[in-house]
Amino acid sequence: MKSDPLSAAFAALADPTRRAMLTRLCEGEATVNEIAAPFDLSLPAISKHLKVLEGAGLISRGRAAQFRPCRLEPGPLKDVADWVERYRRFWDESLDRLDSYLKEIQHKEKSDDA
Amino acid sequence: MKSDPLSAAFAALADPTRRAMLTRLCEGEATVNEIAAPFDLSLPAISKHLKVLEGAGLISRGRAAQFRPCRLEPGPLKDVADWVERYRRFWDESLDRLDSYLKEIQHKEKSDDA
DNA sequence: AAGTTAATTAGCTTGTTGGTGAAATACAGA
DNA sequence: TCTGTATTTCACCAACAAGCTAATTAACTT
Repeated sequence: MKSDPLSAAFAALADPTRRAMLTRLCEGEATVNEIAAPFDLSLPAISKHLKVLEGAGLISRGRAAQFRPCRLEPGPLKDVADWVERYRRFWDESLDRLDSYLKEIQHKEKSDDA
Repeated sequence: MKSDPLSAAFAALADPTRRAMLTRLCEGEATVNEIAAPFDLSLPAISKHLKVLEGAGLISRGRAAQFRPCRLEPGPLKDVADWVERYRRFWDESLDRLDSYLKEIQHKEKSDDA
């Protein structure tokens, strides 16, 4: 794992299990067992995934009785969004090009039909 | 490496060298040697990084004489942006409010304990 | 044809990731 | 205090990532 925070965030998000965990945490805090429920994984595996998410700052954990409720921490997600956002113009441009390409194709097809 | 495209994109971005390569490619197409220049890495290492980026669909490569120019392919970046965007509400308008709300809750819970 | 430049592949090492089951820890409740 | 529940830590393993050097392929130049 790279040591810089942005790399850690990307690395943590590069796993569908962990992304699903974050999605679950959108609904609110959850215990480890609640988080584990949808997955066909051992509890230690879940625990490790949570540790990765925690290490990336994507979740934080409280302590309530024997439970260790996790909650979403959006900070690193914002950093990721900010990084990716710098490339927006590239996909906007591509979509524009695709759009005009499709329009051109349609136009040609209409001409062919006629 | 995970097989799903989104995981591949996140994994590819989880490395500062590769992110810097993409940043460089914002300026336009570049050859492998041009891309390699700023880094203190062997050419095979650079080649591997490019292969990861290509595998994630983040770049594509042409062929011109003995050069293999790389160019940015923004599609997966848009997918990443779309995924992250779903979490915007967590940091955007209400980050401060959410934070103080959670702190307040915790405070109440502590008071209840006492 | 021979040499030069661009880039990749091959083979290796090292460290990390993601998983397991078994044991350990922490707390709640009877 | 004993028992059950929640969660983590402890080995351990297989697969993979990232780096290197040396060798190879591909195409231009002389």
